[in-house]
Amino acid sequence: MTKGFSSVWTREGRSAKSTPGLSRDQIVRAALELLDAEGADGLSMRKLGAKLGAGATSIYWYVANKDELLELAYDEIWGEMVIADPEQVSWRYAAASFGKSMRQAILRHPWASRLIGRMPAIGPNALRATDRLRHAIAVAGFEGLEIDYAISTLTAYVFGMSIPETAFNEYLAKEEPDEEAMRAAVTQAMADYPEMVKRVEAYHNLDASQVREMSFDFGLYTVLDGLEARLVT
Amino acid sequence: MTKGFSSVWTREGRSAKSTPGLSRDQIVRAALELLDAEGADGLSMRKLGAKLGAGATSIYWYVANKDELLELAYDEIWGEMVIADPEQVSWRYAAASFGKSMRQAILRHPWASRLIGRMPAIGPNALRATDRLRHAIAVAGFEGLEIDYAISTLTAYVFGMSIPETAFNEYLAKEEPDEEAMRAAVTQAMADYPEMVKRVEAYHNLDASQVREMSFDFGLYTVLDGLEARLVT
DNA sequence: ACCTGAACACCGTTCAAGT
DNA sequence: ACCTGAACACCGTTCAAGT
Repeated sequence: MTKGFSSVWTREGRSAKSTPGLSRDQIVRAALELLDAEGADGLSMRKLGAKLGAGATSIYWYVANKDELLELAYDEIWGEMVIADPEQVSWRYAAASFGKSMRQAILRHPWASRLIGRMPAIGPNALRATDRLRHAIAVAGFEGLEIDYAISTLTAYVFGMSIPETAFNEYLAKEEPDEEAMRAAVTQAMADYPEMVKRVEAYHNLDASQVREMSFDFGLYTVLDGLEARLVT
Repeated sequence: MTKGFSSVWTREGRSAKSTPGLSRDQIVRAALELLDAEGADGLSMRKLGAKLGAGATSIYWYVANKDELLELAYDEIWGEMVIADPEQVSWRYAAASFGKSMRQAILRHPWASRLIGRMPAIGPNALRATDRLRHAIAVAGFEGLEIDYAISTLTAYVFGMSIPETAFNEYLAKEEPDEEAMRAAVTQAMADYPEMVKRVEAYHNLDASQVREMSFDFGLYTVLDGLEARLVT
């Protein structure tokens, strides 16, 4: 028993022009503010209504449900992902710039992590960004299904680094664990694995966010090298 | 204002032996059943209590909160991730086997996707699995911080493929969109990007899960090639 | 056309009270 | 030591009713 298909992007919007009361734009902007300020759990229809000086249920006039609202908010993040022009620079540089830009957009809006894959990314910003990456990959020389595979490989890597990173940042913000206590507990849990303890201790005096960036770059170039190897064959 | 550090794995368990009433094991097993059967949203303390023939709040005697319960459940998934012995096979084969095994474990337990990175993976199963991957990467020839970078690159790729995949599966299961309607809507949304439409149409007669597997393997070997390139340098 | 409040069916968690 | 029920402070969503 299917239900057709529905997405904000394929429904007729309510009166895009007239502005007697609220507007979809206004609602999305307010939702973004709430999400950026308080995280994914900070957005509730009641809070959003209050912020807009309206009843919680007024929002349902503009949006079918909370998921549609999140679809709209999610697409804004795609708007922040930029890519260098692959006609001007090497495809590697273009792809790398996109990867870094994706990561930054997600780190700026950690709440977006939870939405990745949860809804088809077919908003205008998502399509524009994806098409540009597709173009860069095509310029590189990939053809047919390998275009999609290459795109997936790159975006999966970026998502896979960024999603856990934001999740852990949220954990840190919420739980505020004592760093020393945490390290002690972790090394204790690793008592049976001395090599793992060494790994943890290697980071003792390093700046965490710098290490994450170095780690991200390492993997990014790894993926690009791997893609290049696929082109030669 | 930090709060020390707390995790199920570093707290004293409540009476691991005596079994007058419930037990932590029993609770975790029931939670896993609920999660596997109904997904991440299917687990509530009330439902879990009912399943165990107890009050919802009885669980709080064995577990500090729902997050601790999820930590316990999450570690079970790590127990399903296996790796070939890197002393017997090539490190590439070992790493590939781990990657495939990770993906399968996540696909079997889609609810685990949401937990990735949200809590330190320091349960016994997570540690054992991670240590084995670390060993394979060390056998390959990586040293120092690059061991961690290489591990992160591989796991990020697998997570980045699997998380959106499970999220989309959950979306499909919940919304049950009509396939034809969805494809029509998507291609319509892509009206301005003819090259993207071509990409979508390329999948018209292909088996979706087969394509996902091919795509996963493509990326996995891409990552492994990239890692190998890093070793030579 | 747009907005409202009440109501429904849920949540996680706390806590005093029971045995 | 273990379990309970009531209560608190929330959720998303529906819907009849208002203007």
